[in-house]
Amino acid sequence: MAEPIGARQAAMERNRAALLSAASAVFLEQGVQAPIRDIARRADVGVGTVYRHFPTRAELVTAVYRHQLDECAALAPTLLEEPVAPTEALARWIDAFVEFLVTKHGLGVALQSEDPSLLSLHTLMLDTLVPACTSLLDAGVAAGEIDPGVTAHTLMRAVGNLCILGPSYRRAEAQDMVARLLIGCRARVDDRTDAPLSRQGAPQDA
Amino acid sequence: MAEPIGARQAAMERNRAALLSAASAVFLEQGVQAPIRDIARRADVGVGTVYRHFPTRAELVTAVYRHQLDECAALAPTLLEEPVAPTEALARWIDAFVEFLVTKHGLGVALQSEDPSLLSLHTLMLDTLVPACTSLLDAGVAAGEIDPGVTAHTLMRAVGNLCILGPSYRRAEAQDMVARLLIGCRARVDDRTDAPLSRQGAPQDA
Amino acid sequence: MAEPIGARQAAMERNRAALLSAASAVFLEQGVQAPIRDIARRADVGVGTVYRHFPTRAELVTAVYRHQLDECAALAPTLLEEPVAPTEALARWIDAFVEFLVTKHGLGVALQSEDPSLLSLHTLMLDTLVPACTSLLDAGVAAGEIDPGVTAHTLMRAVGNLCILGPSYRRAEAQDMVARLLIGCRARVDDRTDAPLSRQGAPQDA
Amino acid sequence: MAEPIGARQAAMERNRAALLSAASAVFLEQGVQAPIRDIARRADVGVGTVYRHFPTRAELVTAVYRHQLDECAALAPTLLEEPVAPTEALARWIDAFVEFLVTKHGLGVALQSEDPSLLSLHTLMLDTLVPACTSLLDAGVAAGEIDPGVTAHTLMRAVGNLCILGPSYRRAEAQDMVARLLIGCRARVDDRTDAPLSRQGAPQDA
DNA sequence: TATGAATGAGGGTTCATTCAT
DNA sequence: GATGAATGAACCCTCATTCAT
Repeated sequence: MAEPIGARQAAMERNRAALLSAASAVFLEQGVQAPIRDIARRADVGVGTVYRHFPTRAELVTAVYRHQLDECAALAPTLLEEPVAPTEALARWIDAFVEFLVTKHGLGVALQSEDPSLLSLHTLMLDTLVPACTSLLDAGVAAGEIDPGVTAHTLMRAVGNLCILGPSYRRAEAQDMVARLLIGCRARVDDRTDAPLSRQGAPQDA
Repeated sequence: MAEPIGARQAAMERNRAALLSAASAVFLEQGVQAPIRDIARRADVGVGTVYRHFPTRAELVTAVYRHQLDECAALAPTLLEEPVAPTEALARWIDAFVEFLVTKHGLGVALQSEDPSLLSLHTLMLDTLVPACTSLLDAGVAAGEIDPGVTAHTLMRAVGNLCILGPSYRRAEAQDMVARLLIGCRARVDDRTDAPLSRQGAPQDA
Repeated sequence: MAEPIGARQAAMERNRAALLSAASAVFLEQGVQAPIRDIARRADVGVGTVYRHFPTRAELVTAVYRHQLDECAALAPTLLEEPVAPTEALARWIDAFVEFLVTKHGLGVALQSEDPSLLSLHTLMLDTLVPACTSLLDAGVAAGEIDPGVTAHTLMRAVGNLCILGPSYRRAEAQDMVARLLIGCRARVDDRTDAPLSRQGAPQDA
Repeated sequence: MAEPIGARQAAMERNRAALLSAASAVFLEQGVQAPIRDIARRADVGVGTVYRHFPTRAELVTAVYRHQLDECAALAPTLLEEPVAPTEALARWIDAFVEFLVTKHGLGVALQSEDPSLLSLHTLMLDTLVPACTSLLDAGVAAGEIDPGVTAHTLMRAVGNLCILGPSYRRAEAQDMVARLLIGCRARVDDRTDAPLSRQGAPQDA
């Protein structure tokens, strides 16, 4: 009698995995607002099963991206141990973050939505990634390469927004803009001197 | 005979203005996808009146923002004539653009949406503002203060994205991020040297 | 002061004529259920003017076809005076009626509809044409060429129905079916003997 | 385990049947263009249920009449095997067809409509009944009792039209007109000689 | 547990009809 | 009279969500 229970649990787990996979694919195609029924159909389960595993859309969205978020977060300590400058480590981490965002069509939208059903995703993302990003920013600040005025939360939100793609704003443009934003994070932001390119980044000269 | 007609036209114009005002308010609260009925109710008219004045949602959205877009575009030549550095002129113009964007909650969303009903807004915005932004960028490039690799379209799209606000990412954060992005537009983007703050912006030294 | 009044009346008459013309064209294209606004636009008047001249759709429909109905009715006495057999006179009159019906796309539909808004058209049509048709039928009956059991009302209704065209049932098919119906009106209808073609129409032989 | 599923299926089947019944009744009262909502209310279900069972109006209309169409079609071979003259067999079959049509108020209208949503019904009806009708016509032609110029399609269309009833054109009138049309199908149609009743059907005498 | 049928609120759109000018 | 803007009822259709089996 133990076996059937185990089998049932296994079946449940399989359903859950199928749902995550299906949701990931559907989100990619239609965005995170895709009809629940489409996800259920893709996973070959009934809609009730979706609701049982993920009572709210937010929980499903959250679950879909949790694994990748964890991986992204785990990248930070690795980078910090490598023999590169803190700015370079930060840049590489942001690269990974951007890669994650632009690959997950619709996630950028999800992040900027005030839809309460997506609030938990928002929270998860920040809870997971902010510490990672903070550790990299702190290293940069300590090395005098990053303006202490930049917070991980704001930076990530900004990068998230910059990764909302469109018809004439694709991955390459987003990557370029993110890179420029990072450059801007090195300097103090109130620096608007009309210095030529050779001096732009040297406000401390004043 | 002229008076009555004038009165009719005036009433219609008032209605149209009320609709634009109502739509603006509703877009602010609910985004540009708000139900047409809500806008009609807010303007205290029947839904048919909305459809009469603005047969499609795109036309309404477009009309709501057209005036402000025109004002924003008109600012560019004014700034170029002032005795400030091109970078400063660009910064001020972007300030105005940001002000416009963060005041119009939902416009950022509208800009990034691929929804065909918003395509005309997209087009209008780019047609109106890209030339203005380009003139400022060109002046900056001519002065050696802006990287020629930055296009007006991409920059505006990025700024538009950065102005999509959220619960913990308000106007101040957006403004800061935009300022840093502009700083990053001064340098060539492949600059990722681990230079200290004093040299960050001087890749040409190499 | 008499002139302006005359002018106004003339203008009204012109409007009325324009409306009839426009309605006729629109009914032909879209059927008698076409939007009132389409008719107003075609006539280049406001919708209010349509309602002033023709308070109900039925009155408009009726007016549109009245003239042609009158012409059709007037044909009957003319035909009766010609030196042809009564059956032939009837056939020619029905020809004219069919011509009228198939030319007025949508009229067949109008005739069969129980829509109360079209009741008056129904009434008009019968009031106008039934006497004409009756006179021809009576002549046929008197000559022993038409079954007395056939009433004008029923026959006209049937012919009207047979003239409701469709994608694969065009004018030629309708004309053929009407011709066969008329043939059937010569005989007593309970004639279902299995007589060969040579005897089919001669039940009185029995 | 089989029982519950069976119960579910049974409930669904009952729902479907209720919908067909409700639709049949509503079509009878309001025609096949009746609001979906009315049908849902009549069946005591939500509109969604209607759409689930019959995604398009055409499918609902089609389903409502399919069974009766099949019965009607199946009658043809039966009649052909009976020891009656082909003309009589045809007449009996047309009787059944007329019975079907006049019982289903609104079906006649449906048949003549060019509304694309009713195209499938049109197609179904012709696909189902034309072969049946053709077999009877062919037998009649072979026996020299039916003019070869009559096609099943045209005849059925004509009979369908003749069965569009109205306030003063009821079932009896329609039946009479159909009977006369059938008589007319025995003769060659170009027969318009002014022959007396005793010779009307014998054009071949000429 | 899983299922998916049923529900019904919600949002889009059309058009007959009224009425102030 | 003529106008046509405004109204709002009425339809269409889509899905999020529930719940009996």
